[in-house]
Amino acid sequence: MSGKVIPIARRGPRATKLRILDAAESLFMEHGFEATSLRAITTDAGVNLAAVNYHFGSKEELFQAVLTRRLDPMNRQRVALLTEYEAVAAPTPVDCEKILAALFLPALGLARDRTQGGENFLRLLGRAYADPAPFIRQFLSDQYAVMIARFKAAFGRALPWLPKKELSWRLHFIMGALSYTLAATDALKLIAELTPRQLNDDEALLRRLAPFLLAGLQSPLVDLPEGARDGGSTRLRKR
Amino acid sequence: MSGKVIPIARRGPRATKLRILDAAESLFMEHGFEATSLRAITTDAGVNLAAVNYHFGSKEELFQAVLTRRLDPMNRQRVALLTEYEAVAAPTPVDCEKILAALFLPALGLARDRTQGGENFLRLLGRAYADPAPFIRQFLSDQYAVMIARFKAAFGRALPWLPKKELSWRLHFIMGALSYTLAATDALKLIAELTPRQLNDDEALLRRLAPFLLAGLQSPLVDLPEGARDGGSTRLRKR
DNA sequence: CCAGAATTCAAACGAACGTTTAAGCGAAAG
DNA sequence: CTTTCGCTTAAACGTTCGTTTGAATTCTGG
Repeated sequence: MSGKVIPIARRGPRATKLRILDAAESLFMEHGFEATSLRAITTDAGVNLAAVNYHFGSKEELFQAVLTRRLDPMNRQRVALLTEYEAVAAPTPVDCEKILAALFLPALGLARDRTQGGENFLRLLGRAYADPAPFIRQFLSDQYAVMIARFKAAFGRALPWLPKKELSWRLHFIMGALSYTLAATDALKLIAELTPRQLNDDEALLRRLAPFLLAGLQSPLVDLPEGARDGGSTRLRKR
Repeated sequence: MSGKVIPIARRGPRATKLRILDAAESLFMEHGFEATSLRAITTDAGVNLAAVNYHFGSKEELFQAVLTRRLDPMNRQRVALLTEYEAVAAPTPVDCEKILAALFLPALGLARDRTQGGENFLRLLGRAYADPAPFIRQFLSDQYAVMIARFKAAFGRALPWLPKKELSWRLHFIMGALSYTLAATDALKLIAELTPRQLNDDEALLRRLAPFLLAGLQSPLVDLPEGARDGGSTRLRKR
């Protein structure tokens, strides 16, 4: 919490914390949280096994530190970018395309920043979305709450004719397609018949994704044929 | 593969295999593959620990059996439904809405079939998509290959103006939003400000999702401003 | 009814896990 | 030089994991 510059070198003997974070990020991304052992992390980082518990307290806290390191700046950047767009457009509301850009560009920047090793991080993040561990879910909720609320308000102004509940659904689908796409695994590369090279190009990926989601977001509201009430007991099934 | 009816009772003393499958499905869905122990499964099923290895061989084979039991019939039903729609519409190609219905209705039926306990299965499936374990990825590829190829061909006929590569992307996004939505965790319920009750209603969920994806699927092709070639080396980042 | 196959059972195996401990180390402060 | 403190290290802790074993039990066909 002090304002002093912490003299941690990247290759000096004091780089233990950073080495652990980098190795953990890479291994968590590759195998997931449960399937990654502290011994694999510390071996990969070239540090002692006990260093993780000394510097981070526990495996769970290490995982949260790995996420926080990149996620916190990224979400901060998203909000800042949205604020900037709003200032430029004022008093007119920002349109959906710009809002989506504010959502995607920081993620894209993270994906391209090879100097920070952030290339793998988005996959780890996408995977964390689907992890059932309570501490992960709680952590993501806390991290995202402010940013999502901010963007939902912006979308609400850009799409005033859309009911709030419908907007919640569509935002949910957007976050889904985004995180799933970023977490893309080998299995589904095969399904889509896309080469690994193409799917690893995060820039091209996000540029394809944005128009797709934009169309869904702006699609007209359809009146559901039946069971539109929340507890709809009607049947849709065949036979 | 034989046509004989297998005389396995659900509550008799011979129900061991079924009890294991049901308990495993529920626990795998709740905690994931790695975080679910065989002891938890056998305790929950009320059978001996060794029964899993006796009947299924290993934990991995049990997981595959859990998936196969529901996934195989569902994908078969999807293809059958698409074939039926094509026969009705012939020689006109089936439109996108019908194709999406053939993709979604069997999943919806599985979600509503409480008698089979299939209500939880879709969440397990959505989670399996994001699992990094090689045996899971390979298994899903094998299971989905035929069905996806069939549907991609149908979409190609419905959207003849869309380049094949772009269609592959959009199919990828659709599978992403679908699986993510089905795997919805508590963390993101909070984000979307949707009550658990609403997100647990798979029917309402899929009925909201379909129009959203339909709009994205049918959206006009935008010419990417730069880097549209597959190996695009252009820069998009700010600063 | 009885031989033989199929299934269940309690018990144990070795390995791997996250975490803790206490001694050892090097540099900065007194 | 001595003390102190941040950090590293090797070793061990207790627990849990998936799997295996061999005897007991139940089912099945002649």
